[in-house]
Amino acid sequence: MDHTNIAPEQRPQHNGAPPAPARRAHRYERPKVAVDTVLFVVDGGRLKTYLVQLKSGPLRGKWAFPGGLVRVGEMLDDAARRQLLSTTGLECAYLEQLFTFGDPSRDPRAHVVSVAYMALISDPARVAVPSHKYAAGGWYEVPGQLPPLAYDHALIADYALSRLKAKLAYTNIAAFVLPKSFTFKELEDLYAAILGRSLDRRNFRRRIAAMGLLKKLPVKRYGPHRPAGLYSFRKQTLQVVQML
Amino acid sequence: MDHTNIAPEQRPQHNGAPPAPARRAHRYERPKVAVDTVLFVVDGGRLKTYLVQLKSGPLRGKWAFPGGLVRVGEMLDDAARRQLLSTTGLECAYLEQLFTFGDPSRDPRAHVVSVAYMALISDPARVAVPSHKYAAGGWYEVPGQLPPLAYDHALIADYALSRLKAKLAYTNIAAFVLPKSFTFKELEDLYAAILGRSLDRRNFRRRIAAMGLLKKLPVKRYGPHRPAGLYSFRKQTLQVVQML
DNA sequence: ACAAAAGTGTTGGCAATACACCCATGG
DNA sequence: CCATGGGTGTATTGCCAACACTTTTGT
Repeated sequence: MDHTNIAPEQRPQHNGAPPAPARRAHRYERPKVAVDTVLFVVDGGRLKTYLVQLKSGPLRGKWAFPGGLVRVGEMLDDAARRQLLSTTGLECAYLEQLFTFGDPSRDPRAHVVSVAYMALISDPARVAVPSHKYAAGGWYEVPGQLPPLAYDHALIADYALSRLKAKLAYTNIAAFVLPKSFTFKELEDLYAAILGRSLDRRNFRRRIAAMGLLKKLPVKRYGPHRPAGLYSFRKQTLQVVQML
Repeated sequence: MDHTNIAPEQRPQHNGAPPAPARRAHRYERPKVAVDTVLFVVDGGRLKTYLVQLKSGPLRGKWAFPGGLVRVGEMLDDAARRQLLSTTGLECAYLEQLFTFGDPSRDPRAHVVSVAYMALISDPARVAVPSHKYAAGGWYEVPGQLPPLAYDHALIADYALSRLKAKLAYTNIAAFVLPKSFTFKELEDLYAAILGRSLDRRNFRRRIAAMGLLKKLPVKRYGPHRPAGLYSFRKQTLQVVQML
């Protein structure tokens, strides 16, 4: 891009701005940059996402994904991680940028451009502690009824879910939602939960095997009935399978 | 997201900022938002993109995609269109957001978060006139040797090309690069140019026909040899073909 | 022995690939 | 009639979806 016009002098006046504004700060006014993160977890075979309830402002009482403004000098990913940590106390295992929402009216108070992220954590046991900055916080099953969302967060929720679904098909993204070792059935249930439909066990095993991302562990999980073989992903970093 | 902390008072101090800054404006400092647009055109069977050469600043002489800062109250798409129009005089037929690049060091002068876009125009005849804000401007064939790029624009270029390639497979995105009517051969050449490889004519016709996005016109194009049937896309808006 | 979950193969249809010849026109 | 690009069909292959029974363990 051209950042030549970073100096405000070179910038054309924007619509209806007074030519000689009273407060100099106003001339420099620019949209702010925020990140909003859709955090997913799978708990008991259900896909859930974390929401916080706003405490003040015109949208008080509405719910939103954890997020906030980006600082000068901060990477976008770092901003997302920082907000997630300060809001939920959780460090995500996976973080991916989704899309940037910039409608000036998405936030009634100011023009805030929001870079949406999706994050995954693998341990549903660590329950997030709501920050004092919010009225409440909690996990909500998705797809399903979410409480009334602030801003354009309903859009962001849809976007995140469809991205997650798509990535199941050709990556090992499930590695970031599952514990280190798991049974084939658990993997299948995870896929079924996210995709919202059940899968044929045999075809599923075949497809997953074809991806070649799993390794079989030499142990089994014993339960009330026939023991199940345990597996883990070969790599804990995102792998993309070529499907030419 | 939480925009609760829009009020600067609620915002935590960022790294190393003096607790009582001399200039109040500094306390309010935030990353700026820009858009950068990769404009593609197909001219003579070659895919080309438009670049401008920076006139001043630490990156003087380097080349960049048209772009600039977003104004308060402006939609991101509108910002991209505005910059494209002011830089090249062109109105794009198609515009799509790609990704947002936010590395604070991507611009040596300031922290500028850039929302990258891809744009398509159909008429290679309209030659862009370089704006006076730039030392030069011109079309460069891609994939191919581009001049030295400023910022992280090499990344953006790669990203745009791969997105364009991917969309050929399951959308009528070619509609925005071709004139209203065209021959099958022209369409095939377009695909070949963008994908960087040649295609089997018969299989290509079959696949395109299967997408069902074309209609055959009752006229032919006469040339020095056998006339070719003319086609057009049924819809001039983006259509996505389901491939279950 | 029985209940419960784990594990395993085969078949048919569809879609993608590879491949070569005839056609229509202008010169 | 010839040169040039336009237009067409078939055979094979690999992939994906549908489908049901046997095995292993705990109780």
